[in-house]
Amino acid sequence: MQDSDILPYRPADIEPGWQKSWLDSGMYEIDNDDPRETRYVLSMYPYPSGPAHIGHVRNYTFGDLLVRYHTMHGRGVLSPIGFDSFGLPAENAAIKHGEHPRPFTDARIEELSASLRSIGAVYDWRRVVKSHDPDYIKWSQWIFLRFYEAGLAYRAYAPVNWCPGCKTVLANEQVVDGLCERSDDVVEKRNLDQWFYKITDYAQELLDDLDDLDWPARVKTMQRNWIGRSEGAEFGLPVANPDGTPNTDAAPLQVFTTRPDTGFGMTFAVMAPEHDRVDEFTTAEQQADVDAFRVSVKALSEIDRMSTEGEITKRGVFTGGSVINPFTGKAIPVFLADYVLTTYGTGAIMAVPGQDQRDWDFAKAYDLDIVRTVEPTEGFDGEAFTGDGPAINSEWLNGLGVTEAKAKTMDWLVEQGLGEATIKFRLRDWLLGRQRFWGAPLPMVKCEACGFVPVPDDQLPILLPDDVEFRPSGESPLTYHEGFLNTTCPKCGGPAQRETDTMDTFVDSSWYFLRMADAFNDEAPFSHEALEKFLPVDQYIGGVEHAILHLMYARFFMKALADLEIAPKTLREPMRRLFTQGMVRMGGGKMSKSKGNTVAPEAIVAAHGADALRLAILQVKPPAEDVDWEDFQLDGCERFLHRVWRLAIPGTDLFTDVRSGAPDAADNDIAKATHVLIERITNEYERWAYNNAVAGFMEFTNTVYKYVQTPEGPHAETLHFAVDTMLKLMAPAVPHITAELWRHRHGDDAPQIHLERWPIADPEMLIVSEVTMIVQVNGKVRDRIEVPAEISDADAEALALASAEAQGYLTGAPKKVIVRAPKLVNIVA
RNA sequence: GUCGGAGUGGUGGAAUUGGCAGACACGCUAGCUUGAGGGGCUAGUGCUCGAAAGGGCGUGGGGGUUCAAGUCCCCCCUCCGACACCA
Repeated sequence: MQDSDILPYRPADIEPGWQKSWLDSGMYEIDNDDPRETRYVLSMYPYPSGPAHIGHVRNYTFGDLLVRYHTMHGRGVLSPIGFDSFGLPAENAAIKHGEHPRPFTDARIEELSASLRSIGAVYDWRRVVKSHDPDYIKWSQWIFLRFYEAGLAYRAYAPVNWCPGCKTVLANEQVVDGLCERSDDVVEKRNLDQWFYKITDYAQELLDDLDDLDWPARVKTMQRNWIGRSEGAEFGLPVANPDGTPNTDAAPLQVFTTRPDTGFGMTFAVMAPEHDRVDEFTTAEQQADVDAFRVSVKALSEIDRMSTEGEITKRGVFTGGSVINPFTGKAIPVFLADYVLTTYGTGAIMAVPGQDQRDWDFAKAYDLDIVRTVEPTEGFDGEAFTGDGPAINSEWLNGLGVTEAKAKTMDWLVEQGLGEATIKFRLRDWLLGRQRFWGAPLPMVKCEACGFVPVPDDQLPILLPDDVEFRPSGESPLTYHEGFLNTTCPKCGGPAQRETDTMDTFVDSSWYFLRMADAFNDEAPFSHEALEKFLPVDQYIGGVEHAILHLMYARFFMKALADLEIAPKTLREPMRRLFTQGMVRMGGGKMSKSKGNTVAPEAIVAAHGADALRLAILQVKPPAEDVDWEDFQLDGCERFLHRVWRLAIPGTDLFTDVRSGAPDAADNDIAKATHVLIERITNEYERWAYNNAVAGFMEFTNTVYKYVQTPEGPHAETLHFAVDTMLKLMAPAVPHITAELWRHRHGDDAPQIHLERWPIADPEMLIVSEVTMIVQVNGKVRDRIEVPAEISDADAEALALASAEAQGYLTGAPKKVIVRAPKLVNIVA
């Protein structure tokens, strides 16, 4: 191809200009009364940790491609961006430098915004939501107060992570391998008074509604497991006197089981060490042992628990007390064991060693009876048998399978007045208070006389003070800031103190996408109209690390807001479709700032251009998979863009050495290939097969290169249609080079390529008249024959049998011929 | 341990419905661009036997269903991820 002095492709010369024009023209801004059909495309708003790293870039490239793709379809795309700007790293930096987190955070947001713009990502920047914005804080607090009024926010005691060094509660994420992330102190469990959101009210709905979401199956599975619904029976074990007779004065010990059918095999009962009735069962002679055990469990740090990974040592102690197995009428001993948790079920279990491995291990360790109640399958050589089989040693259940036995037992428990069928969830209420500074203050006031009193709406927002001093200890400055702390009770007017807990940052991320739909509203967090127009999010994009917490909390918020009629009543799910992209690894490990193995996009953009980086991201792997930075093919992608440039830039021989007049057969093939490309790329984009789309561009480019080098030369209209169409199809992926080439090809006055309509393939041009038919003998390919696409089965068979190639492998008459015209004929010899 | 996902050339990957395995790219090899080049163009490139023509083998391993299996079924191995004593 000619190398005359055409305008060279220099990304650095063209990219900043286009980025500025997209920003200045407001072409990706959308108003709430926009008449177009809408799409809401959202990438999870990032934590602003400074300039973007390559993982961000991957995420935002996918989102940007979709925004541009839908825009070219004539849709009004809501493409907002925001920043999850509260949280620990900024606070830690503040403690370290003795500086307020706000300027630090604002600077990081500026850096991140600049990197997003430098890769050509387009947003409606007017709608930016920042968690630490006073306006956003106000509405987060306002929503908390509505939840509080509705009983969805409450205060209760809960075991929490306590760092003795920092004298503060830690979020689970702040506990790393049992140590405080900041001070490396061993974290303890403490029971403290805490704020909760009552997400468990929605456990069943959160589970049920998963069915209708267009989300990755694994995310749905993870959420189902996290919610952890189990059906079973809750019933009472009568307390036994020392002589084994029932003590009718004491309330029965409540237990929960999913296997009520195994009741006859219950040979002991186990309570959690923290169970509040432990003392009642403990006899004088066992008191010392029980106390010692409880102390040891309490002292059991996260570290000790981790160290038992793999083989679990069963630790427990006998209380001296006993209960009656209501099935057999016999007294059985009551133990404490650390494998029974207060936080699940009733905090006490009936132990059936024959049918539960943990109970089996415990029974072996403490030399307790084991009674099988389900006949193990033939040849079973394990210990506890958890499978199905006929009941044994179970009187009136004998012979029944597990399902029938469960049902019969359930009826019996109800009849006897012992208990009932129940459903338990693993899901816990959401502990939302954090003893940290850099978060939205909980809008509550503590009054000696009135208790906790909500801050009235007209006093919102409660903002963080500016004049704070960060002590190296890590305690929240709110706890010793007199100006913030002291206030008057909104109810009685007496002296009172503000709540110093701030909200978990997951509260901020639970509704930011709603605010983005109505970011300018100063009457309410959002209007029903705005949500009805834009919500649910049509495509949400983010990392799978948020599969459980963020996405569960956001779903809970949506349902609660709808029930409180803050949001439209029928809007019960926030994200219609979810895509979880894989992460970018480096040196086989996760890329993270703390490891120092991040790749800054700035250097890549400077060296290869934003388009080459975007193309490399799309090309390297299917978006859902993890990718190693080492596998990126930046050079190859950049080379390809140069190739496209040379093909499309005016001034080459291609613009002069072209044929006019009627197209010939070869030209028609190119025209057809162009229509096939439209069909292919549209399909690849729709199904997130961006790597295949890039392959499609490359194949087509190769085809066109061959075409222009034929002796006849290219046909003017055919060539220009092919190139223009490919540029349009590539525009969402590589927006700068396509915009620039379009401008050169169509002039400065023509609308830019991103305002062009998405091409539609002509069905006539997609019709294939001739195909290659495969002729197989015994499943092996022996010949290929060009045949008309509409060939009949009989003709295909005749052609295949006549094939000399195939005949060479046939000794006699074929046993069987399978015909799949026009693609394949298989002759079975 | 439980639940998910994955294993295809030297490398990243493709194969949407059971129907040509390896598209596209990286890398490598050769030729051309009368020279150099981290440039451009063209051709070749799964393994193996063979001088060639041509043959055989081939999608982690083993078995099965089928005219036909990367794709479906059973067993096993390895890697990755999530939850991890949830009664």
